[in-house]
Amino acid sequence: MKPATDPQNDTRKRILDIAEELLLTRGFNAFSYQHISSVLGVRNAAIHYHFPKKSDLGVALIQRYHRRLNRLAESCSGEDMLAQLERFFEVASSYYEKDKQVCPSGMLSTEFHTLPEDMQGEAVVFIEAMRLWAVRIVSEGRAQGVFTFQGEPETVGMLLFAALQGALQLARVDPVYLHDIKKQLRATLGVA
Amino acid sequence: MKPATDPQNDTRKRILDIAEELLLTRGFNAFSYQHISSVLGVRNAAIHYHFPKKSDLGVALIQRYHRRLNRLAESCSGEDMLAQLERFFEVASSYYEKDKQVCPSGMLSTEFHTLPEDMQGEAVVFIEAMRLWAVRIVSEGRAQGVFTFQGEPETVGMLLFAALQGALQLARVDPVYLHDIKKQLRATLGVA
DNA sequence: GTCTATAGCGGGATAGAC
DNA sequence: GTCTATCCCGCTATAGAC
Repeated sequence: MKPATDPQNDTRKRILDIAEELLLTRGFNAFSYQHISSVLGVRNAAIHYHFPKKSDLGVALIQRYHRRLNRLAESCSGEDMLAQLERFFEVASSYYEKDKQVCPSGMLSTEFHTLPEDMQGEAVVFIEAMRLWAVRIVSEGRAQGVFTFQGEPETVGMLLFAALQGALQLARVDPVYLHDIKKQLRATLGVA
Repeated sequence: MKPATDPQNDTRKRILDIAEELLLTRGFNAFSYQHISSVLGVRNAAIHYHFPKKSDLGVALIQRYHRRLNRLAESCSGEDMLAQLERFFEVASSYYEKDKQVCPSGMLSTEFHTLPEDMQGEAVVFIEAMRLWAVRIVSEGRAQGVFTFQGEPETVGMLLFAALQGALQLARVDPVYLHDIKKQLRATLGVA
């Protein structure tokens, strides 16, 4: 068990936190080590000590998203399916409320062609995990009779995932998208 | 009436065509005047003659998308609503088939925070026009009894728009998204 | 309308002192 | 683990010849 404050990894964690904010607001190509170091109050080279190449930082960010996703999906697996759907929505909403961020999958897939190869590999498996979470919620929800809809659980899960990703991006232009699409997804799933 | 080949504007048009390809594959921040000039076989400065600032090029691209959208939406306004829905799908599919491009609204909204101000303004009105087209199709389709669904036409139109935008992006990671989400959207609209 | 040449900046990355 | 200093690159943009 590690202590609550770990001096060894404190800087590394703060770099990741700042980089995450920059990734989800500006994108991977549009932020620099200078942005991080100026916020952190250190010099450029200090960031390179923790993450020699920028793609190392990118890979670490995606892996952290992936671990968080696994933890969240597992932690709410005992709740009823309506609550789990709202958890899924809350993930999206929490991004928007923090400086109109988009979701990681939306930024990574949009920038995909310009990402370093090691980041592309991590992005693929992370996005696949997101899809599986959405499909599981929809699938179990229908099996329990909580959701009713036209079509297959697999494709409805993908619709849920893709629509929220699009909604988060379009919310930057008009905030109405996020609320209205969540509402419509509930209607499409036959709840409320 | 202009001649079929207009030497005056030929270079300008070819710049726009190459820039469009680059915008929808790499994004606005990730392509440069060098990319365009090397493909075109001219020098960097020649591009600056036609578009002094990069944001001038970006604004011209968005305005061209907007004009195309207006033309397309008007040209198929006489068709039956099922055909108009397929036209909407075809726009998305044609982007994907050309080097896995995303739709302009998806790229512009994702990069929104980093775009020059004049491009942001053009992006807002273009994206609003896209939304209105989607809502019109869904709205008229239900009025004619062709579509049946839970919820309001306005929010279903937004779902249609946002889901296809997300699907095009996610299709870069797994091509199954585009086909499956089109299929699910048809099911959600109660057709087939 | 396109060229050469260059200014000027910001980016990622490294070497070596402390 | 952070610093200073520096390299090299690619980018936007401009000046002036042709």
